Amino acid sequence: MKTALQKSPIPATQAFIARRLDDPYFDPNWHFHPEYQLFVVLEGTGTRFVGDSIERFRPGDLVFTGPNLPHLWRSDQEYFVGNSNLRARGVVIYFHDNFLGSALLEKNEAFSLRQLMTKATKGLKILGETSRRIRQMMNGILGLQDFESVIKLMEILHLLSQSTEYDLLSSDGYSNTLKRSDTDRMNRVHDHIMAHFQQRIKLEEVAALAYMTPSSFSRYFKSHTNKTFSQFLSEIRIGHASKLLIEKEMSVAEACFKSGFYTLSNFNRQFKSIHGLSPTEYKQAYLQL
DNA sequence: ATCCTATGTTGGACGGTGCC
DNA sequence: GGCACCGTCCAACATAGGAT
Repeated sequence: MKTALQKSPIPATQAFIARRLDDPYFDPNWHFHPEYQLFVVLEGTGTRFVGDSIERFRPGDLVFTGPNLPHLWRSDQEYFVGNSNLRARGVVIYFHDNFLGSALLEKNEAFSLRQLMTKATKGLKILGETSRRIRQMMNGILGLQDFESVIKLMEILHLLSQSTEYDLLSSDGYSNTLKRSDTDRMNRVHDHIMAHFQQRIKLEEVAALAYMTPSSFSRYFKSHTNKTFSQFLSEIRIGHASKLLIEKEMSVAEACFKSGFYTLSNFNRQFKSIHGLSPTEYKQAYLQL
């Protein structure tokens, strides 16, 4: 499936693109492109990969990514079932860094905007009131035409550049080392892990998908994701378990065994190392919100 | 919660291959 | 030749799962 999320064909005659997505699931391909991207999820749940960040996404999730930052909004597995009625809906805006023209961007008045664009190279998750306002404005921009839509995008970027309500997604140490030719291989790996993380997955079988030996693949994977294979797998499993604990109100043991863990002791250990809380504490903290 | 241990994973050192 | 990429070997380390 090719959707607007994968390609970003901004026609040479246009300053930017804003479009609504409404599909059975979001584009399942890990990829990157030279455009900035502002993406809000309106409907759907899954796991969001941005650089070396792995987090769950749900409606309202608003993320701003910079040029060539690899990303993927992977819908949950139930979205890929043939007769599923589930929908993945969102609004995405793409623009180039020269969208305002370098003449303006280099001036003092655009200082905070330049800072924003630098931060976006790590990926920004927009939070709180800023997120709520930007989501409204993104919805609004779809109904605008001509220069009015450009003004609205400038308003959005201005609001983003003035806000402190954000989290940086990728870690300081992350930089994209992927080449275009790597994305097919990494997508096979991603697909396999996302389809099978609830069972045992061995490095060896994933390495085979990449046509590499386990040793080479281990190094290759770490160099491109900034995580070891085990860390990566563990974060996906814990993300899934967190969802089960909160959204399905499952018991800790149930969530553990349905997320690819085979012992509670290991599950508790991994959970705490990622969330800083035990599964029970995490569940209680959420229910008190 | 903590410890123990078999097993799996990681990454350094080094070498081979293909490409520019 | 220089470089990128990957394989092999192997020691060190990390982890999973079981025992207490």
